[in-house]
Amino acid sequence: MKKYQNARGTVDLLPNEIGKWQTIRKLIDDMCFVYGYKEIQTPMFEDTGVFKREHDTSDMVTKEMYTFSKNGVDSLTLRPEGTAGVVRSFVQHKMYGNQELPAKLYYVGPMFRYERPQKGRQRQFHQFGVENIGLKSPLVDAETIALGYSVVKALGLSHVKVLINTLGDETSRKNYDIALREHFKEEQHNLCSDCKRRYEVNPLRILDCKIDHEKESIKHAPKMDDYLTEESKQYFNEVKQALDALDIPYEVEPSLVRGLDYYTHTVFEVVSTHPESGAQATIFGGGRYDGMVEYFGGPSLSGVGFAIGMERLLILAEAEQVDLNKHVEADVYVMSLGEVGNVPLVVTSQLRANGYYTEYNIEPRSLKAQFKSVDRFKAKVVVIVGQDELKEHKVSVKDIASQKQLQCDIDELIHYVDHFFEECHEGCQCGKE
RNA sequence: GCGGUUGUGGUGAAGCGGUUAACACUCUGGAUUGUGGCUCCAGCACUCGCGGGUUCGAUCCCCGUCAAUCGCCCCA
Repeated sequence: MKKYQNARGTVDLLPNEIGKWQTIRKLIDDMCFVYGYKEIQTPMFEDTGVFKREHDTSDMVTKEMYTFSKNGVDSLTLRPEGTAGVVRSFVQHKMYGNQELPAKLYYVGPMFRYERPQKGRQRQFHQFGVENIGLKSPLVDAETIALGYSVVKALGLSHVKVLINTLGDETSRKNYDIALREHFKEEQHNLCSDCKRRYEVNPLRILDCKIDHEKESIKHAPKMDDYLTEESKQYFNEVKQALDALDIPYEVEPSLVRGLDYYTHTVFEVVSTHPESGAQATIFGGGRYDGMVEYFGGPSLSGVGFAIGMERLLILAEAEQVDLNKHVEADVYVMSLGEVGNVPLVVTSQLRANGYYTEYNIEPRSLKAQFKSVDRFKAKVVVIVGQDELKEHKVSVKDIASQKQLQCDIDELIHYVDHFFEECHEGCQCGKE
């Protein structure tokens, strides 16, 4: 028999760790609610063209996509990121027409990229992202960063820092790109092999090279600043002022270039400064995109958004010893002693119908074994269904904390269990202290 | 896509070219036949990721493969 395991780069989220995901999910929902964001769910695969846009040279688009076809004609792709699908949906459903802008949307779900896995990098991973589309303002940029930062902070993470930069408008960006190519034209052959490739793909990245950063040609490379229009500079200044006003600490990082080619103006990242985050320190990244809505056939509207890598968030939470797990404890454990038939199940069912999380003993086991189950489930109250009591239509109820035990009529059980979970009035005979 | 490290039960891990693969935790049963959490005793890996090779013989050596992990690249 062939043994299977999960495909490379994927993970099973097992029950004992799913609590973390539920905690984080709730936090996201709550945070988005107060910011006025609504959830949107777009399909996990789309026409390849949605993701593979002209001029996009990122690795993600050129070599990491899971692309397939079932009829030899259509080309479909498992989504590698969330923004494209959301913008496509925004345009398709003309969300710019019947509501106040900006549209504020968020999504949570799996993304797929064919990469070599390592810590913090999987082939199927999860992102939480937001898109704010339709209103171009430095305030919105700052607000968006604030939302992401709030989530990170609300999780209790402290070893993070916010990096921001501006790429200017499309013209600024294009001119700077040309200037860089011109500058490195003669020099490119002396650069490292990665930089040679970067020269072709995205010269901005050469500035950030770990190998070549000492080279004169890099030190004397043109500065982005000189290519920004006055308007772009002003825009960036206002973003920074807003962040200051919101008390969000940040660093301007001139070499910060986001991977996706559609960004303009503000780009930002939140990186972990914790050593255990390893090579994948970026927790979330995003920025403003001016041309995308139009690209998909919508009006000329600008958007801003980010995506948070949830696995990375959880790695950092682990490293910082933030406990996000839910610790579930049973309310009641129903034990069985002797020939009691299906009574324990019936009793359990009644307790559950009254809202108590109840576990019960199914097969005959020693009392000791059953008490071990009580401990394992961390049950607070034990109901003992024994054949002796049953003759008198009674069961025993025991409060674990106080060790108090009493017998009651089986029909009044709920009443007694209620008492163990509530404050007792004076003179109550339930036995609880 | 490139380079390095690792791979022994549910978990953490010893181990060695040679008849029964330590130890600890967990788990199961018993001492204690209707009241646990302590203690004590017993049990729990036809097998050392998978495939092939070397050898009289391999968990241990070699090759391949799969996976994890670290760094590069890239990115969330």
